Amino acid sequence: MVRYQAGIQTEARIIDATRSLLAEGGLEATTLKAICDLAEVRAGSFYNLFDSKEEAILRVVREAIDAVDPDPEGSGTDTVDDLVSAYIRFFEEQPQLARVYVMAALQGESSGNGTRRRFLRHHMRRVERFADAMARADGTVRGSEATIRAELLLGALDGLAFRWSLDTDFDFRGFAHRAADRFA
Amino acid sequence: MVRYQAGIQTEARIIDATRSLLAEGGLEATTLKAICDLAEVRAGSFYNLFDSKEEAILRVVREAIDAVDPDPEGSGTDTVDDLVSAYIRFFEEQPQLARVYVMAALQGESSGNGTRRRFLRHHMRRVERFADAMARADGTVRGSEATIRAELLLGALDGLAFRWSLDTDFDFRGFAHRAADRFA
DNA sequence: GTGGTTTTTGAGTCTACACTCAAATTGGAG
DNA sequence: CTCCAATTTGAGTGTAGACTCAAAAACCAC
Repeated sequence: MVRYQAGIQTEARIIDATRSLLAEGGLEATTLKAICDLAEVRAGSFYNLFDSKEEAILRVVREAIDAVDPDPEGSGTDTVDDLVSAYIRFFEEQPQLARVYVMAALQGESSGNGTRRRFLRHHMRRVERFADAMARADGTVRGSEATIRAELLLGALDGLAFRWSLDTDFDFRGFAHRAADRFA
Repeated sequence: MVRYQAGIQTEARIIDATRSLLAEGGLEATTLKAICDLAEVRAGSFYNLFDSKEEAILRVVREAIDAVDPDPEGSGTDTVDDLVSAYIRFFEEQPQLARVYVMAALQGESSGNGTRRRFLRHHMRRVERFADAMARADGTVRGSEATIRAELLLGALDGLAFRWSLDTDFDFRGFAHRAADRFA
C-alpha cells in the first residue's frame, strides 16, 4: 500500500485535533465528532486511518510521554533528579493528558484489549530507569534494593500527582522532591 | 413525607444491587438497567428514591470507606499502623470500589457537581488523621511537619494502590508498610 | 492521459444509556 | 373502612456517541 500525501496530512490533522481536545477538555471532550470537526474530516476518513478512537488517543498519550523523556536514547546518563523532573513536567504541562493516562490504565481490563498490560510494561520500564539511576548515584544501592526503592519513589510520585489533580494548588513539585530525597 | 416500609426496603435492595454490581464489574457493569434488574425494580422506582445513578454509586462508595475506618468515633486512638492497615484493607477487599473511587475523583470537574471538592475534603480529613496519629506516636513531629509527612505517606499509599490495580500480584501490603516506615 | 489505488464524503445505522411521567396500585394512620 | 400520600409500573423519550459503507473524487506512477 503506497500512501498518498493527502492521507498522511489528514492523519496528522487528526492527531493534532485529538491532542488539542485532550489537552483542553480531557477524555469527555474528545468525542469522534469533536475530533472530526476540528480536523475538518468526515468520520469515514477517520476510520480509513484509525481502527478506533482509542487508537488515536493512545497514540497522543504515548507521544506526549516520550516527548518528555530526559534520555530518549537510553544512553544511561539520566539522574534520578532528571527523571523526577521529567515526571513533574509531564504532569504540570499536560494535566489533562496525565488524567487520561491514569483513567485509561484503570479501565483496561474491561475493554478487553491489553491496555492494562501495556501500562504495566511502561511502568516497569520506568522503574528500571529509576533503579539504574539510583544505582549509578550510589554504588551501595543495587539490584533488588534499587528496584524496591524505585517502586516506592514512583508510587509516591503517582500518588502525589493524583493528589495534585484533585487540587492544583497542591505543591506537587515540592512534595515530589521531598519524596525523592527520602527514597533515592 | 412519611416513608412506607416498602419504600425503605426497595431502597435497600437498590443499594445492595449497586454494591454487588460495582464489586463485580466496576463502573461499566453498573448501568441503570443492571441495577434495576438485580433489585427487581422498574426505573421509575429508582428515580422515586434517588436523584441520579451517581447518587446511589457515591453512597455505596462512601459506606464502603466508612466501614473500614479503624476509629469511626474519632476518639483519637488510632495509630498510623491502624490507618495504613485500614487503607490496605479497603483496596484488598474492594478493589473495584477503590477503582471507582479514583475514577470518580478524576472525572469530577466536568460533571459540574462538586464531586472533586468532596474527594478533596475526604482526603484532607484523612491527612489530618494520619498527622494526628504521627504526632501522638512521636512528640517531636507536630504541626505542619506532621501534615507534610502525612501527605507524603498518603501520596505513597495512593500511588502504590494504583500500582497494585495495574497488577494484583504486586505486594501492595509490603510496599505500603515500607513506605510507612520511611515517612512516619 | 489513464488506470488502479488511495482517500474522502454523505448519509446513515445501531446501540446503550440515563432519565421521565401519567396512571395504577399499595400502605397505613385515623 | 377510607382516604391520601407513597410507591410502583410500563411504556416510553431523547440523546450522544462510536462506527459503517457504497459511491464519488483525488492522486500519482507510468
